[in-house]
Amino acid sequence: MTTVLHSSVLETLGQEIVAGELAAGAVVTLDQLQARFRVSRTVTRECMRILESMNLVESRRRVGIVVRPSAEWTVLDARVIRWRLDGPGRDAQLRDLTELRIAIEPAAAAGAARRATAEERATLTELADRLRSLGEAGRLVEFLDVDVAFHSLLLRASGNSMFGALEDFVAEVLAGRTHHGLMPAHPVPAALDAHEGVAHAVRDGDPLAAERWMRELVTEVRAALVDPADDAAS
Amino acid sequence: MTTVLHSSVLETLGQEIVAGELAAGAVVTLDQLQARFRVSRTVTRECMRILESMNLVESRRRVGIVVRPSAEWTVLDARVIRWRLDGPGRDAQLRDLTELRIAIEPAAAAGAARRATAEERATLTELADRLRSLGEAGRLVEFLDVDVAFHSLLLRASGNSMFGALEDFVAEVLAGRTHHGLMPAHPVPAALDAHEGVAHAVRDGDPLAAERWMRELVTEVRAALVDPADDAAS
DNA sequence: TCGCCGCGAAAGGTGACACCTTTCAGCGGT
DNA sequence: ACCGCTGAAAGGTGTCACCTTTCGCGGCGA
Repeated sequence: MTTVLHSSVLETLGQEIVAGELAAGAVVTLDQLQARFRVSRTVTRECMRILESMNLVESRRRVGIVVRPSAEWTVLDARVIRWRLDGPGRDAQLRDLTELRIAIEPAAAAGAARRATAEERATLTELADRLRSLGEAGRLVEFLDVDVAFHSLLLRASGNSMFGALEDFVAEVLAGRTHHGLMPAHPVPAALDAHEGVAHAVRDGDPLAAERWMRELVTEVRAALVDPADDAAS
Repeated sequence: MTTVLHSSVLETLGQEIVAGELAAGAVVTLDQLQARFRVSRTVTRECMRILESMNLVESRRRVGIVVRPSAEWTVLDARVIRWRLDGPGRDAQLRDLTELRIAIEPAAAAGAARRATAEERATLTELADRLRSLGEAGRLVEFLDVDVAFHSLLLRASGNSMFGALEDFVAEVLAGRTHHGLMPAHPVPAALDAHEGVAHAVRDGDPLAAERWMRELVTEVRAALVDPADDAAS
């Protein structure tokens, strides 16, 4: 992961599977991988075990390692998300993540209003303030950083560990939005208001208001989510 | 996993970590584990790699395998959830899962209304019907099965792979509710209406109605979620 | 035609070994 | 008394050779 760990094999293989280059049902053997990556059997097996633990593959005796259909992947794994994100599935992944975010964040805001620590509440308000000045100044890069900090903190402060686990995914969505040029040059004032609304509601311990403000904030996003693939019926 | 795979080691170790018997910061070495479980180094290492891939532990040279603080666990992993569920963290886990469910399912319902296949829509309606008859007859065990089928199908039909991945977790919550005696002997009529409402809205391709009905259905649950730990401030 | 059977391919598992990093204790110098 | 260097030991990382177990498939017999 961080070190020069020979599990760059993992990375390569994971990407290939998620990208569909190794389609569902495809079979490889340890020997093949061993030869291909010039690593020992042990290393190969460790990689396969990890891939197996993500439900990307299934290893069967006498057969080899079989790629599983994408419906069975543990698609909430950070690495699977990353692989989908820099592959052909990028847009679909981003849409799925955005929908997830839209669903989660209001609930997280309510949770934070109930359960955040005093320090978290203070920091949240402070971040909302900085968001306003950066937004009005049009400093988008720094805006993104603070925005990520705001939403990450909110998720962690929600007191729900599973919301907290989504922190990185939300950061990914936010980064994806600005880097994809989906952000206006100046964040709309309504968004700044909404951030402040959330922060203040959390500060005041008002779950309903926090949830409502966050829903507000997030419907702006939903509007941008034009559902390109969904209009077939209409 | 399915076979007698010697990774019962994984199971044991995972449970111990999640239960806190091996607290954050605790260190074990491969040699110790090897001796304790009477398995080879290879097996031990594969287990640690998997645990590492769940962020439960971190392996450091010259130090050993270090248990990571719970804030860093990938708490959306099915196994971590299962381990939390049959350990001292059961209630907290169930609460977190329920909040997650409350947040997700309305969005999933809307997604299904937009993107479900014709067959899925039909099945959903059918399941809602069976739910009504089973519910009115007070046949709780079968009710649970169909209820799980209903919600699982809805999540899968949402067209969002990440919602689909939550299928098993929601099933866990539903099962937990009835097995914990949190269900009335007869499901309240409002719940049956709501299931039907969702099914029909999905059938009619009405995302807003589907979301609204599901929110209805799910607020009943929220009411039961008395937030025992949250009332410290009030 | 059908069912049983044995062959062998490939994963599962073991143990020994060399290597590299990291830590830490001890020692010397300032 | 404190700082920094050095070197040894501990323990994960990676490799290898080898055995065991499973089970798909092709062949053989009824």
